[in-house]
Amino acid sequence: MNKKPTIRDIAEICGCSANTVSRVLRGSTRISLALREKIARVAKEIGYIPNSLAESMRTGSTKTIAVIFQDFRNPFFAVLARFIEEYARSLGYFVLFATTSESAEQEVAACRTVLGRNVDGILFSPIQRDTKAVKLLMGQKTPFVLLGRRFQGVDAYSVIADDEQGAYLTTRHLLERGAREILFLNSFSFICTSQFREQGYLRALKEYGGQPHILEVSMEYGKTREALKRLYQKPQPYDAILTFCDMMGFEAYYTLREIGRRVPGDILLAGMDGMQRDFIYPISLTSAVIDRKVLAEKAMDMLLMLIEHQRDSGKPLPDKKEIVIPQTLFLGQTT
Amino acid sequence: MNKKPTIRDIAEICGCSANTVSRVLRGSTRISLALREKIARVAKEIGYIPNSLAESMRTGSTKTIAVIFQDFRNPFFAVLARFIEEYARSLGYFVLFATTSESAEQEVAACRTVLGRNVDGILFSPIQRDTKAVKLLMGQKTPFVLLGRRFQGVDAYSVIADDEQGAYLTTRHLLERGAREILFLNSFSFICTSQFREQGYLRALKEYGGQPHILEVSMEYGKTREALKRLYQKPQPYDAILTFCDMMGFEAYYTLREIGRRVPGDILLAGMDGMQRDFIYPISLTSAVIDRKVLAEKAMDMLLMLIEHQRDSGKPLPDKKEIVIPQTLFLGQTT
DNA sequence: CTGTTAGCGCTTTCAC
DNA sequence: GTGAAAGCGCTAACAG
Repeated sequence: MNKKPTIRDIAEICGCSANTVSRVLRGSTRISLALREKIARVAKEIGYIPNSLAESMRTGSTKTIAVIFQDFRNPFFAVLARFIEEYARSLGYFVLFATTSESAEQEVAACRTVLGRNVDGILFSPIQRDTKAVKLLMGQKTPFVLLGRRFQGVDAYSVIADDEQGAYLTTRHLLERGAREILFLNSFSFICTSQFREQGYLRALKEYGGQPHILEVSMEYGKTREALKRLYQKPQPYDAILTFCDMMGFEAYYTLREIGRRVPGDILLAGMDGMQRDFIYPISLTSAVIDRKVLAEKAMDMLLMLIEHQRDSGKPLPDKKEIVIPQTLFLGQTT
Repeated sequence: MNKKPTIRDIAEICGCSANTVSRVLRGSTRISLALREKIARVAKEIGYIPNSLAESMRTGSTKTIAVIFQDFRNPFFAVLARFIEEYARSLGYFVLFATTSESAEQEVAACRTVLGRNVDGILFSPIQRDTKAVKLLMGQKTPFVLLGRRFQGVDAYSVIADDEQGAYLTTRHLLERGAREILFLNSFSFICTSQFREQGYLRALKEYGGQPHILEVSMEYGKTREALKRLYQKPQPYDAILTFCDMMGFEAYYTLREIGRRVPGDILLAGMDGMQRDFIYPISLTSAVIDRKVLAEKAMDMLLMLIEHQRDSGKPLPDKKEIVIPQTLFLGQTT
């Protein structure tokens, strides 16, 4: 079994040193034209592909960033992944994705794995069950930016959406549509996003004088449906439901119809994230839109500044430690 | 700026050789207990993380596979990504995802990138606009398996879903529900999946004596809606629509309601892929279900056999070059 | 039980 | 213009 061709193989064929081949392949013009052409030709002929492992070992840079989040199945992150990948690629970076499957151990494992691969930087959306993983990252020299999350008392760079505002906007909209008893199906309160969204929900209620009704539900497949079905075994006073995210909103829509409620006839429904921006679903859900492209690119830009600063401390650091991206209200068919 | 700790640093602190550290870290028991414990403790203390680049350089194995497909935004692939990642991780492999954004050049670039990173194997879902990328892979020693696709006349390993059967089942179901003029919104015919689905659609029509109506539409955001809106500027005879995939089906549902058609009252609708298996969407769409977990694991198993065979030619090759996974009919609310 | 040596494929440095 | 030598961090092979 013959091995993959290396620069040495090219050098041998061309009768020059490996060094010269390396130079030519990296575009040096200080080599005689004849040799340059010969090397380029031979490289193509034998199907040479540079070994980036070896490259990285020597240069120290992998031109790779890692993105760590929970699950590809969450379309919010799937879309984010796409935009990050696209933007990173346009900047010459390759992206490693590692997922945590909602497990705190797996989260630490994912961080260690990508650190061991010497990525130049990390975009990290933590589960926030604990701070082990982020503490681990703080103890390393690899720059990282928190993606859509932040920790109280942890001094890390982050890019987040204005979740308080998003929830405020959707809740206010429901109130303006006449709802008075709004059930908020939130995610777990250890996630900062849930906390902020709850604050926005409460702020709107306060302004309009409504009572809060909050139920914490997992984002996993079927959990929103289960919760709603259980809840509606008894009569409920709600005239609107707000969900932590659109995927939960879709489950709520499905379940409400299942139990004979018309949306928006009998009950109003709004979600958050604004997935409608990237997909056309069977019905359009009123929602607070987060521009995932902006989120992806701001996070990547911030990370790049950190990477460049680290390589050359003359380069500037980001002027803010936290970037907050505003959300906008999308009016769908469910209100 | 102090660098990342290496085994040498540990060796120095412990007063032994780097080699000994390496042995201990890999679990050798032939080292004195005292030293083993000291090394383990020091490694933890200084936050040592093994450099897998260096490891791979030496051993030749990266314990990494690459998955190449078009776009994370396609939930079919997002779910597949999740299952592949989960399964690969359980087998000790890390997964590199590279996406092609529907571009033939980007496809070749993605293959070269992952090859340069010396992945042990590749799962590849080609765009099928051309065969450049697959030809590139055939010319390398890195084993690969085609994921959900196959090429006529290309002798590669592949795991695919039984798309002919899926389309047959959904079409037959529409016919049994009384539909006679079924519009098939297919994807582009250069994709083998489209060809097979078209064959299944035609087979069912033949059995029941219906006329084919096929329109090729891009899977991209909004394209199905555009196509349907354009089509329905004039009256149309269709009493059912079948779409290449569920995401197109959702767009169709949304658009049909937009133009005042009730589903299933005025017109029946079915998709393919069975995304309902992994998500609860606002309405459930009749569809042909592909078990993405099975697809992921069969493909990974096949790839592993190829990887092991390559490392040790005593190990067996897969007995079939192509694995076909059956599809099942899911009855939703749209028929 | 432990150390020494060599080398994976590449780039950097210094030399001519 | 080009080459030789060294070394990135690790592990395999051979010593002892």
